[in-house]
Amino acid sequence: MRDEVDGLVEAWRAERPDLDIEPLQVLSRVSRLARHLDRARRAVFTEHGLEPWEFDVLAELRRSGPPYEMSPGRLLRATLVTSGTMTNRIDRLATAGLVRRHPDPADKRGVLVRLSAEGQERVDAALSALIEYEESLLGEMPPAERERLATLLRSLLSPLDEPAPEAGV
Amino acid sequence: MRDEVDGLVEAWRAERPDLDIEPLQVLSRVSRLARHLDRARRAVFTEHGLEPWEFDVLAELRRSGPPYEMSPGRLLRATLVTSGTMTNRIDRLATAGLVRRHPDPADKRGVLVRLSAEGQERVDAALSALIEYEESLLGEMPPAERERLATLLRSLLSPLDEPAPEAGV
DNA sequence: CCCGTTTCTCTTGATATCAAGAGATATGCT
DNA sequence: AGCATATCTCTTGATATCAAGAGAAACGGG
Repeated sequence: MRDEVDGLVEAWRAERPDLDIEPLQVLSRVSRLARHLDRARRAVFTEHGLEPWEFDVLAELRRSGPPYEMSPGRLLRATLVTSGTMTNRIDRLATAGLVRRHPDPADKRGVLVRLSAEGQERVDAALSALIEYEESLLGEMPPAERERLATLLRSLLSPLDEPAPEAGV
Repeated sequence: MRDEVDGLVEAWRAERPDLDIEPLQVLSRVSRLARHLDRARRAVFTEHGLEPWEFDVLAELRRSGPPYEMSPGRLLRATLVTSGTMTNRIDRLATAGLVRRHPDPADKRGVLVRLSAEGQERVDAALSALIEYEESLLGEMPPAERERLATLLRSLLSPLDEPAPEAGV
């Protein structure tokens, strides 16, 4: 078994024999796998009429539970985009009929963004398709190895969990 | 030990009990870890006066070995950007004195992009710093576990290695 | 040898993002 | 109470990217 990174590591070893590039064996694979996943997710979402950024926002609302309603501020912190970007995203999602803006009764500066019935259907269908795809990608890997992999990745990820707010997918 | 994804999985389980979202345990961690890595790499490169995209291009040239020279076409396939983007990148790298364009003696349509001495110094320093950071990130993990992790990731990555051309970082 | 096709780089136009800031309301300290 | 500061959303201007295509040179079959 051989992948992109084996070639990468070989080339660096030849050109930079002074450096021990062994960390790339793990971390370069993480980055490259993530790039492939991004492309695949885009393809899956496209089949369900959603852009990745649309899924991100709708999934955040869906995951928050009834009444599927959050402020733009919370949404932008959860999805790690700027306020200008979130305004633009909500505009387009509202135009598409997937969310609706309501004034916030508790804060006259603010609005609340609520998932529409169609928005919920779309994000539910897209998530199901995503999980199906991801399951097929892991298909060959036995449960014990999946758990080992998840555990090892968690040990790398958890120290990076800063005072950051929320989640994404 | 607990990370972002544990919370994510919990929330989905509550809202979508019909779905088995177990694949997220692995693949969501891959994506989120990659996002953290991107941010950290950006910080490391900034200390060495490089943007991530600058490092991508310069590293590609550096890794190709002497005379550190490639066509724009090969570079754009290697870094997975469009030709317009690569033209723009080479323009800016040339203005910064990190690469130089030369006519290709073997093909009058083409040019060759060559790493300058300063370009090489910069990319070498940035790579050293990157590896140092990545080593610190893996710091706690014993070599045997690193290898297990690399092996598991390779088994996911290698089927995705399509008839794609080259490499990146 | 010639002409259609491919390959190569660069240009153009559209778009999503970010950084910075504006305007309105809420909050808290004295 | 009152005033300064913080918070919230949206606007503006700049930028990097992509998709599509133009122009020039190379290639290859008849």
